[in-house]
Amino acid sequence: MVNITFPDGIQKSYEKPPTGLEVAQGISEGLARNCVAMEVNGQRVDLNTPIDEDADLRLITTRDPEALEIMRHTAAHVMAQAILRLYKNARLTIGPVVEDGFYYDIDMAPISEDDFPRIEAEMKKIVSEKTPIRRREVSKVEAKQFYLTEPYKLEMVSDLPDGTISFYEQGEFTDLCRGPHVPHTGFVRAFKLLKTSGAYWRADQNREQLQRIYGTAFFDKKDLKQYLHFLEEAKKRNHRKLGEALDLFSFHDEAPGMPFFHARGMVVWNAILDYWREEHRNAGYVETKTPIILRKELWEQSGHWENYRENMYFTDIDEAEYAVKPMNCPGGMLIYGSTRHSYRELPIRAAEIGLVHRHELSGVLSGLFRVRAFHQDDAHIFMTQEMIETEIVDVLRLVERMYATFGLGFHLELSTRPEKSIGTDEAWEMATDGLRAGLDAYGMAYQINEGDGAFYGPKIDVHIKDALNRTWQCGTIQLDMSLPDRFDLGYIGPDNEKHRPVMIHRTVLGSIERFLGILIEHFAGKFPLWLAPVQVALLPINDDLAPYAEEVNAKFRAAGLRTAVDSRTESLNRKVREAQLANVPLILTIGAKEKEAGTLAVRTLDGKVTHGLTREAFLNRVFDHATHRRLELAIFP
RNA sequence: GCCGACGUAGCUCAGCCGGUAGAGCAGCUGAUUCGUAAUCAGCAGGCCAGCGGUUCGAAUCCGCUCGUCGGCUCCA
Repeated sequence: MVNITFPDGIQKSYEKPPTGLEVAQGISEGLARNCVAMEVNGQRVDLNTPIDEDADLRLITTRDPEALEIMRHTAAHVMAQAILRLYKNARLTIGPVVEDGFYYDIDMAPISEDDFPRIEAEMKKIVSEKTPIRRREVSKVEAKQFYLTEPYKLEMVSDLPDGTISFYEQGEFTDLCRGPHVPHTGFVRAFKLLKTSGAYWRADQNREQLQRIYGTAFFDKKDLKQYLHFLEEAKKRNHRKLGEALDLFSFHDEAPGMPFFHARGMVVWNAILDYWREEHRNAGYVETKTPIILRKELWEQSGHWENYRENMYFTDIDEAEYAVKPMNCPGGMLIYGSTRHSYRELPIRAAEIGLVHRHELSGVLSGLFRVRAFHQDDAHIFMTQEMIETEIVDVLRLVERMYATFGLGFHLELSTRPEKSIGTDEAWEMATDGLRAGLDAYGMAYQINEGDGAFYGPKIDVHIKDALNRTWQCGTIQLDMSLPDRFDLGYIGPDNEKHRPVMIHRTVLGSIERFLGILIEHFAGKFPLWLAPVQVALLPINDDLAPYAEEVNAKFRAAGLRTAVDSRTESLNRKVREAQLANVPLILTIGAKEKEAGTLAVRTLDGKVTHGLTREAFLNRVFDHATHRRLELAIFP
């Protein structure tokens, strides 16, 4: 007799231990058809596992979010099976589920996307066979025996704890796997292979280069179609394309990974920084600036020579060695150390929009997202131990306020001590506790990344999610326990003794370049009024009206708007089209009517046209919208 | 750096198995003077990323270099 309790509290008794499938069938055929796995007493297991004792049971159907994960793992197996059929010498390694699908790392000859149709066809065959999937449990010794000729799997088995090891079988295919899996391969209804790349075994550059093949799978063909459509849409937002089309910036072979900002790009840049300065002034920051090239000895003193050398650029000047700064901190230390400080001055919040250069590997460069030269909106906060918590909360509030202005969401992560690091265990513990206290006081849930901290201290990372659903680390708050010591920084306390200040190192936007790239994709190139390179386009309807348009333009310009007159002898339709494609938020058509009545006709980027506005009403509305940094494209509701 | 794909006019792209380059848009010139997403016509524009090789002949085939893009974090 087995008693089963369902999530809604209802209980059912069974004569002999039923499998999940039998339980589902007892409820309805439709339910049984859509069940992929189940949770028995909180444990996820296969549907065909017999439930041999009283248990809480939750059936997982294709409608549950975790069902997708389970099925995608099966999809990875189906792909692996197809590849083994087609490529005799392929050796499997790992094949996990990732955010939008799955991948499998396989040791095989390099393949390209041209090979996908063949593999997909074979996968389709396997899916249509609806091969049952069975779990088999063996001892570690047996597992090793089984994998005698599979070096990767053997290595994986060896790393597993002693005890039972599970295999999953579907037809001729067997794979080492924790499971659970869907009942048969037919559940992998809609799938597509997406891309291929190289990957190292165990992510180690010194080990074998494997082929990683990415794919995705859904229960419904419609969902797959929708996802592929999303990828297309995301592609259209690509900031490299938009940046070039909107004449914001460019890249040149003469300086790989180092962006050139055009006049329009600089307008957006400056609008961002105007806002940044306003917020930082209000938050009690001062602004500083340090040199870009500094002597090598400084970097030895700071620890960068030892820990960051491979990412730095060097140069010789007058027989002395210099380094191009990859970070602003050492320069900031010199400023702090150049005068005496009293405890009464603390905290000192010294910001710097610092231009740094980092030698990133050529293969990782990616538009504005990953560059070799960029500006950090850096700041160093010097304070006493007691101030840590409130200062961190203040930085987090500043981050929240600024991201909200751009309409961006974020999440927080705490990174702890990495292997390659400097400082004592006690110092690391103290610093990590300090960050944790700040995070707890701020009150937002956060994730912990063990071993992901900077070499000089633990950090809080702020991650933005972009239009492609990728998360980007933008803001960061790092407690630095090393530099104040290395530079022997001090302040005079109330006891008239010298004390060591605590320092945090923080950014809000992170890299201005990357942040701008994220904004371009976020807004799909349609910047809100306050950021737009050109805010107002004036389009005289014919040549006779051009002087009047210039007159209006002069007034707007004097009022502080960024304007452009299009007085070419072109059709109005063309001018409107071009202004619209250039994403100008306010398109004014100037005709005889406007001239006579002294009014304006405005087209906004939502496609709406408002006629008969007085100049005053227009300017009031526009300035209100811009000074409050509103994000809506519909400016005249 | 490593794996794969790619590099043809300012942009988007065509150019099959090698016979010395083509379209649209943009640009320039002229005509058109126009009410909310492309007026018409003409002209001009290229060392086919660079270097080397194969060949009677290379944008096309091969090699190297440079650059761009997708990955190289997700651990049965």
